Amino acid sequence: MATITRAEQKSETRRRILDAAESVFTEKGITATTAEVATAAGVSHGSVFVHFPTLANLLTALAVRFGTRLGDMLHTLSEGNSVEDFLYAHLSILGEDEDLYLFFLRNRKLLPPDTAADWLAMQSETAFHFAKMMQREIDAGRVKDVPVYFLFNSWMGIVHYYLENRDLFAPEGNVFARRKSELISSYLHLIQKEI
Amino acid sequence: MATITRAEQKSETRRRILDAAESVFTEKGITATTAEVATAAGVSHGSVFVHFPTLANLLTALAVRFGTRLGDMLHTLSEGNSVEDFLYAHLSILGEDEDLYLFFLRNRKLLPPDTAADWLAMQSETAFHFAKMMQREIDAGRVKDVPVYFLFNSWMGIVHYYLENRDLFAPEGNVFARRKSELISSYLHLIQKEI
Amino acid sequence: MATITRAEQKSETRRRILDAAESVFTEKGITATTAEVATAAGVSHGSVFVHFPTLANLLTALAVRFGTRLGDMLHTLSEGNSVEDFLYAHLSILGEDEDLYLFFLRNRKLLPPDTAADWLAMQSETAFHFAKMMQREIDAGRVKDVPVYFLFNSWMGIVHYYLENRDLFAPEGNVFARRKSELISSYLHLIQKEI
Amino acid sequence: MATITRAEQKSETRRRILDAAESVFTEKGITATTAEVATAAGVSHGSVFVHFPTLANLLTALAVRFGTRLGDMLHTLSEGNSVEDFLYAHLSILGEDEDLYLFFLRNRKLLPPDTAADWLAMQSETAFHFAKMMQREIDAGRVKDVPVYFLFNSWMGIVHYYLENRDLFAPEGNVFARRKSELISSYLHLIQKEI
DNA sequence: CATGAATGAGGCTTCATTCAT
DNA sequence: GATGAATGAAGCCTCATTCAT
Repeated sequence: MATITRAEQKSETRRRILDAAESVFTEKGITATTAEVATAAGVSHGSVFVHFPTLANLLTALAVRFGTRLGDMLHTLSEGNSVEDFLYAHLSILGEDEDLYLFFLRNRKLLPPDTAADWLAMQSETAFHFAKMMQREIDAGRVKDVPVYFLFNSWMGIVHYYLENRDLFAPEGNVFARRKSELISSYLHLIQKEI
Repeated sequence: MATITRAEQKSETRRRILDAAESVFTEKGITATTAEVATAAGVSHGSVFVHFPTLANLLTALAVRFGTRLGDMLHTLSEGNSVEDFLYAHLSILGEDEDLYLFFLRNRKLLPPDTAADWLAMQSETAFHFAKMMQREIDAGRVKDVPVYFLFNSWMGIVHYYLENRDLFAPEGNVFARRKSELISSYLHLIQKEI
Repeated sequence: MATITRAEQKSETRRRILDAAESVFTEKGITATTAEVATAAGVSHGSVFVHFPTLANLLTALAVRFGTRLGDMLHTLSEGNSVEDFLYAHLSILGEDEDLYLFFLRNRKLLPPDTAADWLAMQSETAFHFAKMMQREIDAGRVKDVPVYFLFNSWMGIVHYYLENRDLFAPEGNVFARRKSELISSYLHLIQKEI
Repeated sequence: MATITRAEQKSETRRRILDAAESVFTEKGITATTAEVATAAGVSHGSVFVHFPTLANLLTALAVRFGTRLGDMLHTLSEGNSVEDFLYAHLSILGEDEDLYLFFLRNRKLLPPDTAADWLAMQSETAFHFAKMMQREIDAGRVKDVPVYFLFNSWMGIVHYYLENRDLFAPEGNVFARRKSELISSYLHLIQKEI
């Protein structure tokens, strides 16, 4: 019947700790403690270290899990879409985990180098699709002939800027939900060729 | 006449501490300790707290001083210049204190709210000149008719993006020195109307 | 007939744990952990506590088993032999388990009092044979007329001294193998009467 | 007047911590904690780390201080004396700090290598005087012609053996006070030539 | 005002031990 | 009996802050 194996139990606990870490670090920032994570997860302090031998290890695991989740979602971004659809989809994805995304944006320097590399690799795929799509638009004469990598960097820069300053742009906390269309249409206006 | 008044003595010490804090926090990041600041300043650990009752207070003072310095420099930015000159001057200014600017960019959340407000106010002036200049360009039909605040946000976003990822764009550490012209010309290309 | 009874199974596991404990404690010293013992034994961490409710209990069991093994070997020491043969045999026996012997020599204070008593009792038998043999030599005028218990204590002291300082006397780790003859002949020279 | 400078104050505290460490480690053995030391010293837990950044560091400092103290005393041992006087003086010295000596005897493996080397160096001087004195006795035909280093090792071995087993030889805790003469006379009897 | 020794709350981590499966 | 995830007490160490000199 609904028997739960020990292995399931274990990964369930691991998941709870990661979930707790996610919400605690998201809320309190990098100064959150392992004890707070334990409490939020409803497990003993020691349990945290059974699953993650080190705070750095926990953060890394969190980054990896989030990176995978985000990567999977970003995977669905295809160069086939229109620019608008692409950007819209991109922001929708980031918007799903806005808080966590911001956390890692701010604390990326704390991650071990190899995790940072994973992070980058993930970013790269988005960049790849973005570039392909944009190149097509440029070739079609719909977008200005600016290096595509610069188009990508601009987009990311703008997106991050709005995120970092979300308290200005969306005091209630969810920038993208609020500013998505505006952000996209302004950006489009910027990059598109005039007729 | 070479007498040094007590008040001078005091403000001299205060300055040394701030200078030390600047270099220490810049080098070691937010994990630097007050003891390290004291050592770097060549004063006792206690002296730090004579002048700045609290770490937060020290950081705030540092932010304020830096903000003022930056503000003064930014003050010279005038809407009278060409866009290119303006942007060039802007990056030159930021480039002077690239490390410290990045430090506050990354750790702004640690500052007390009112300092954050100062920070913003300072930013505003730049924004004001930027907007005025850009509006002129728009009116003259040289720049696209995008809301000027979005032009400003884009510019800042791009600039910050290059800063945050300086290890990618300029491994040796000084992004603006290396990428200034490229960044500006690409940005210009983006915002300018085609002829 | 190859059936293994539950009792056999149990004692087999117990033996494996003790074996593992022996090698782990011998190698890593008293700071070795129960988890390491479990791993070395190829059993679960919990199993260790099924057989030995307490770390102290495990150490005691180890001491008892080693004591018995050593005792059995020492048992073969007979007062019938020549002094030289006796001492040679003694060192050969200790040399068999030099590492473990040293471990208990160093950590005897951690053992519960009653185990220490066992330890002593075991020692006693050697002392008994030693004394008997030595008395015979004294009576025969071949050995100095020193209290036999002092002769025993001297011998043990010297032996332990070489063991404790084996890194000086035999950097490769096996003192007795290297210094046995020298140690014995010097000691003999010391206690024997001149002709 | 009786003004106490800050430097004096500091070294006074350092001394109190070392004194406390001495008594605490002596009493409770190596399992004593830094917190216990702090309490015994009447200072805060943090203070211990102001003076000794690390537990290992504290133990080392303790070893060094004790080594110096012991070394200074052993320094007074001169090869000019009679064997009996020499050994008597030696045991008197060890007897002064019997507990601490035993602590380091048992836990020497915990000391960093260079401290262990100091320890050895100190021992060496005693060995030197011992050897010189003994050689004279051998040359004079009063002591058996055994290698002097073996005579030294025997003596140390015996002394340490009595120390390690002091609960057997002197249940009240002070072996040397109780057994000094007996130990010396037996040892002398052992090494001396019969007439 | 400057000093720097002292404080103590709080963080991360370890590990013997327990207990439900 | 065997398992191994979970526990939680306890240890070492850090560091902003205080205060007597």
